[in-house]
This record gives sequence, C-alpha cells and structure tokens, in this order.
Amino acid sequence: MPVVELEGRSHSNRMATALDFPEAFGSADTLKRALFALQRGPIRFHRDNVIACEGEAADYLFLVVSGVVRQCKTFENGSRNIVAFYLPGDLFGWSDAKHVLSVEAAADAMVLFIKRAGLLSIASKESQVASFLLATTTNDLRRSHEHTLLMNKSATCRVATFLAGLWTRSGKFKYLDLPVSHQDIADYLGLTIETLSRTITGMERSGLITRVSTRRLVVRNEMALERMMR
Amino acid sequence: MPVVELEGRSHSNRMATALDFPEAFGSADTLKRALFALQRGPIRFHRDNVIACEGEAADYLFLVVSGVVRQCKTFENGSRNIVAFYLPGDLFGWSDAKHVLSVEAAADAMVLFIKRAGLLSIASKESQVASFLLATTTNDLRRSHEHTLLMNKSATCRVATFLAGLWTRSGKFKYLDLPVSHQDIADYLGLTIETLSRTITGMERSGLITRVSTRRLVVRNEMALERMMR
DNA sequence: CGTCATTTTGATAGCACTCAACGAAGGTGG
DNA sequence: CCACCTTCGTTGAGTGCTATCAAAATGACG
Repeated sequence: MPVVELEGRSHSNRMATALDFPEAFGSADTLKRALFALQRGPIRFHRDNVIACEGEAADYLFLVVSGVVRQCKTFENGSRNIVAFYLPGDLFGWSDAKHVLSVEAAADAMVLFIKRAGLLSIASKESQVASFLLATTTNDLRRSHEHTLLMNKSATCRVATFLAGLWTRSGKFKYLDLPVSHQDIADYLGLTIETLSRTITGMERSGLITRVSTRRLVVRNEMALERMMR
Repeated sequence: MPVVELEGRSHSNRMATALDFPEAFGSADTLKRALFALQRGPIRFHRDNVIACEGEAADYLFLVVSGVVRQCKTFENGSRNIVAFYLPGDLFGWSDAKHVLSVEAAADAMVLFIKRAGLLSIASKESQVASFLLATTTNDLRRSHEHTLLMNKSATCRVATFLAGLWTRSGKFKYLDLPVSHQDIADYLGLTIETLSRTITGMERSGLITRVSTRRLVVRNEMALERMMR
C-alpha cells in the first residue's frame, strides 16, 4: 500500500497498518478486510505538525504506528498543557462530535486514521473488537488518573516519576533517551522549562543521574530516584 | 428486593436498581433478567464510609443510585487527592485486577454493585451494552482530561470553574448548594481548605457570589464568574 | 449549653513562575 | 571551513501564589 507523505522526502520502508496489530483487533479475514476498508494512511508527520486541530470534527480515531504523539490544549496567552503522550500501538481520540484537544506529533510520527463510525459498527458485530476498545479506553482512563495525581506533587517528584517511568518502559538500558523536547515534558508535567531544567540539574548534582547530552541521560541511583517519587 | 443496610437506621423507600436505568442498558426482558442476576444492592453508605478500598480486588463496578461518591487516593502523610466525583446514574470502577484508588461516599449515597466479569460477558453478546460501556468510559476520560487541565490553573480559576460547572449542572436555581464538604472540594481541586475558603471569600468581596451558609451560595454575577474561569 | 467538627481568618515561609541573559547545538549560505 | 542565525536549553535574580502553622469563629448535635 502507498504511504501518504504529508510533507518531507519520500520514505521507502514499508509502513505498518492496523493489519499489523492482529492481537488488537482479532484476526478473522472478514474482519481484516473490514478494518482495511476504513483505515487511511499511515500518514507521516514531522515533529510539531498538527494531526488534528482543536474544534475539528472527530470523525477519525488515531493509531500511532511510530514516533510519539501528544494530545494538548493551547491557550490564548500562549501557554500549553499536554494531557497525554501516545506511543506506537496506542489507539485514541474518542471525542464526541468535536475534538476538545488538538493532536500533534511530539516527534516524527506515523499515524493511522480509523473511521470512528465504521469502527463502532464493526465493534457492534465483533465483540472482540468492542472488548479491545473498552480495554484501551479504561487503560487511558487509569493513566489519566495517575497523571492527575502527579499534578499535585512537587516538581522533583513529578520529574522523578516521569523519568523513572520512561526508564522502566524503555527497558532500563544504559542510556535513557528522552523521546520528546524539554518543552513537551514541562507542559506534560505542568511545569516551566526553567523549573524542569533546574530540577534535572539538581538531580545531577545529587548524583541521581548524569547528563550525556540534553536528550540523553544515565540513571546512576535508581533507588534514590524512586524515593523522590513519593 | 431487600435494601441492604451497611449501617445506620433502616430506610423504607423503595430503592432504585439497574432496572431503573433501561436507557443505559437497553430494555429487552432477557437482558433485564441477566443484569438483575449480577447486581448486588443497592447498598446504602453514610458520608465518608469506604465503598471499596485501595488494593482491594476490583470484581465489581459501581453504579451510583443516589448521593455523591468520590474516587480518591490517600497518602502516607495524610494528604488526599480526589480524582473524580460520581453522581446518580454514573457507572465506574474499571480497574484491572486491583483498585488503585479507593471509592468512598462523599455524601450519604446508595450504590449498586455490578459484577464486572458478568457485565463484560453480557456486553460480548449485547452490543448495546458494550456500546454504552464504551460511551461512559470515553466520557469519564474526557472529564478526566478537563480535570487535568484545570489543575494547571490558578486557585481562583479552579474554584470558579468548579462552582460554575456545579451551578450549570444543578439547573441554575436560586441557591447553589454544595453537595460535598469544603475538604472534598479542596482535595478535588488540588488546594488546601484554607485557600479554598480564602478564594470564596474573595469572590464574595468582589460581589460574584453571596454566602447564605457554608454549604449554600447565591451566584450574583454569572458573567464575572465565567470570566474567572480563564 | 457544652462539645466536636468544620470553616474562616491571620501571619509567615517556601516553592515554582517570571523576566532576563547566557550558552550550546544544528542548519544555512558565503 | 567558518561566520551567522535560529532554536533550544541552562542559569540567575526577584516576585507572587499557595501551603503551612496557629488560632478564632461558626455551626451541628446531643
């Protein structure tokens, strides 16, 4: 299938589709064809490009194929809050009628568009699909609640929790690479970039981490990092 | 059906059940019977009683029949955060395996318990039920996102948004009655009771509202109240 | 009327924001 | 290859908002 290029140079790799996530949707052949019919893309977005704009009709759901996608709201005064990051495999965008939040690429990303109405119609026939949709949504809800709880903690706690979570999810390798900009992390944690920077500096001074570059660090003291999460 | 009294004096009124919410679950007779079989209660809880404890197995979902229920987390140092309030008609509690948050009565409340596994099994056969479950969950998710956004605003903005929302939802009558304690509101808004109290006092001084009693206010200037929400 | 829980008010301190300037990294054109 | 520019991140100084601690006031209830 052709890869739609929103902008930028062409890309020769074969791109993933919903059909590459059979565990998500079940694997019956008729089901596969039905899903294929209502998907568009995957479309490639460069960092900071808008995937769906606030106020836009919410006809499609989004399935992240690669990269990182943020769901956020920008205010009149220019400030911005990020409500969630989505990683490859995540399906989201259940607004009714219109999107309240905008959806943007936090890093170069590929996103599959899935017709909302069509997916719902399939879900009404295939209980496996319905069950998957409910599971992902309740999972999103749980993460949103965790995020809300995090917003009532100190800056050091928020940053420690974010870094520790990231490190765990990325496999605890030698280097911890930040997949998004400091500005994005700050907006996600409800902090300014200055406070984020100062907090990381403080952690480095305390010997918890080391900065290799602005986007790459090393966790030196996991125990102490986890203690800061409380 | 008998009304289970958790504690306190008996209550002679007939209590609502899931069967009183046919719009929610569809109204086929077989469906009704199936739902009836897996519901327990309604059970009556007095204010501040625990309905489900953090760490407990999440075998049941909760349907609020009357009153107000809060979903919250209490920390070692005694501080507490409320993630959501649930009102009559709300169905919630989709934790996997164990509850991460505790569920408590924020005001005297009646709650219907619905076996999670049974409901899922019905949903797999009745697409209407599955569709309803998805709809309520996505709605919860949207509200949680709104709540997260609110946590990044000033105290006055948070309180104004809470009061305005409450006033709208309760029908904009002459009196605005607070259904929960100041402590609960503060924990929901991520503020201390002192800051909440001072904020309300400030609003009263500005002529936005009038305090009739601690639990009852009058909205004097709706326009100005809405301006504070930004 | 007394007791207890809840709310309000006051004084003070601390944490994160704001404003400002500097530094580092990456891209572009000469 | 280097000078230039732009973007992003870091550091510093000062302010402001909200939390904390303390105490008084109000209201509910027996």
